[in-house]
Amino acid sequence: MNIGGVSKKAGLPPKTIRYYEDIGLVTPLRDPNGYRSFRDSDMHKLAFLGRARALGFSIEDCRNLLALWDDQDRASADVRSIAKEHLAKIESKIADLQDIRDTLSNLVRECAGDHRPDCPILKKLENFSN
Amino acid sequence: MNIGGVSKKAGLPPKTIRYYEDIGLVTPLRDPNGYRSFRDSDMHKLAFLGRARALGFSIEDCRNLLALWDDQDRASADVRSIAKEHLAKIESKIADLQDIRDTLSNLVRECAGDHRPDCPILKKLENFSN
DNA sequence: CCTTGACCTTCCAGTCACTGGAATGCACAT
DNA sequence: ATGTGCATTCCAGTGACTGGAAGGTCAAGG
Repeated sequence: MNIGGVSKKAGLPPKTIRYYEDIGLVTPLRDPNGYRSFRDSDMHKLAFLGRARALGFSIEDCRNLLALWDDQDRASADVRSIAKEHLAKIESKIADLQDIRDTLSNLVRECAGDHRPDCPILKKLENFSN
Repeated sequence: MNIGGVSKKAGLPPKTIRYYEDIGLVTPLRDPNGYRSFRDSDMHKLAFLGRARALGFSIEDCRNLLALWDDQDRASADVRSIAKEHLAKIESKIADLQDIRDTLSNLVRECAGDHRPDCPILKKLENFSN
């Protein structure tokens, strides 16, 4: 299958797929005309990548996950530890964003939003102490 | 004041401050020896930038906020609308991350994490449908 | 006067994960 | 022969820094 078909099936833009080849995540064959020729296994990998990326795994995480995926003897614990680490990062990111949201929504609530030049948001940003 | 002092006071690395000058967010004076010489107003701007960035405002947001800050005739509503827009982005990001976290923590929970090669996380990534 | 060490300067390159665009080639229908 | 729609490569840009090299400046100590 050509890159266009794979792109549609895997839901990834052709550019992204070429990039994944560049960095060695997939290694499709080549037709005599130079076109990339994707096997089913390439398709599978790309679909896997799309899902893992959608879950926010980094490219390096994905590289490790793919290696484990290919490895028949892997321990389930290896995968679990990557996922758990990632989960921890996500939870701390959520907490950070919630803090930011709270601060910001306080600022917005205190702001009249009228035509007066006096703006509490700028005031707070001026000497906000964390 | 030299860049080192400003760096400590504003809590921003010197590199970042130079970068902010590069992109025109601050324009410190220069001493005869070529060193940057920061006025109080520069310090203020940098501290403002540090706080706004910590709240996740983009550099372009910051540029607009600084312009409004400098503008005595600004309407409070202008600032409020930037902040509200930003708030909306943050809330949708939080929601996205919460979805991801839920999916991921399901995967982790279902995973035995033992020595068996059979791993439900990889299984799900293999044919996960959103 | 010389050296040491802590500052400061500029410039170039790298990060991450793509994305856009140009120039070119291939496949197939009209 | 031409048009359309694929495909290819390569170069450059994104955002917001960050790292490092090569060199200039300054105050203190010997």
